[in-house]
Amino acid sequence: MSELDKELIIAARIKEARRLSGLSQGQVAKMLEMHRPTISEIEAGNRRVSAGELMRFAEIFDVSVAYLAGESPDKINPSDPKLQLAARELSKLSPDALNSLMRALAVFRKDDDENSSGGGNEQT
Amino acid sequence: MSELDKELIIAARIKEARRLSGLSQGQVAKMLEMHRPTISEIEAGNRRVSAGELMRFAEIFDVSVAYLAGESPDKINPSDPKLQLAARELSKLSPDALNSLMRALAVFRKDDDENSSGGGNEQT
DNA sequence: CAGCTACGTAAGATTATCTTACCACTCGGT
DNA sequence: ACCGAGTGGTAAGATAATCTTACGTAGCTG
Repeated sequence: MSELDKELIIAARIKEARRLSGLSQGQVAKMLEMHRPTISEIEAGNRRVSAGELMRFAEIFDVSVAYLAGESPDKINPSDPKLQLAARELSKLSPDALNSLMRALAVFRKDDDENSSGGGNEQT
Repeated sequence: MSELDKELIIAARIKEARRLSGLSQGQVAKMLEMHRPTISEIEAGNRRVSAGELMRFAEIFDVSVAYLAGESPDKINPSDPKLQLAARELSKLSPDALNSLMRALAVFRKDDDENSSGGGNEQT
């Protein structure tokens, strides 16, 4: 895999993680003390991110750098990065909302079991 | 921790990993198709490494990017036991279902989070 | 429609990186 | 001691990337 490919994957992961975090480019830009167009270009793959920037992205999205880097599964953290994002979202819900969600999840899980698709994240 | 600190840590880790791999700067430079002074500057912390470069370093040193980044092993340890329970449920979902749920959660949060830093996007 | 937010993109100013070159240091062999 | 090869640090001009500001579009709301 070429380095350009890696950068493009990272760009896509950043965009995905930002969206799943419910943050706008402008909010991210402010958090990272960057200009909004910079975020736009990064996500478009037109601008590279430094390693330090990658870590900052991982911080504000609360995911591992390995996830943003699209590293192979056997090297990354035990928990699914998407779960990290999910947990972050969950922590913002009220207890009541969380309980409701838990019940809803039970239904989801039942549907899922019948199709039997085992976990993991989709790697490229 | 500032971003400069992160970059310096990464620089030190790269230097350490290279030495432990028994490679010279020249060898690394050749493998990564860089010039030797570039490696020298990177290890000195005078030159930043892009995210893609970081992954290439991790490859040739056979270490994880998390190691080069000095990342702590498990990032997600919610104190709330309810979150742990929820995370267990989430882990049983298919990736698609999880994605759908995440988008739904983002909408939820937007509804009861409307007041926070939503404004002030564009420049002065 | 008017106003707002989000996002993409262009262009000149600014800054970082690249490339070549030169320097000092170390180590074995002669 | 001298030499040659190997390693690593650094300087300087040319080159390339990024930053910063500004403008344009699209969606959504009252």
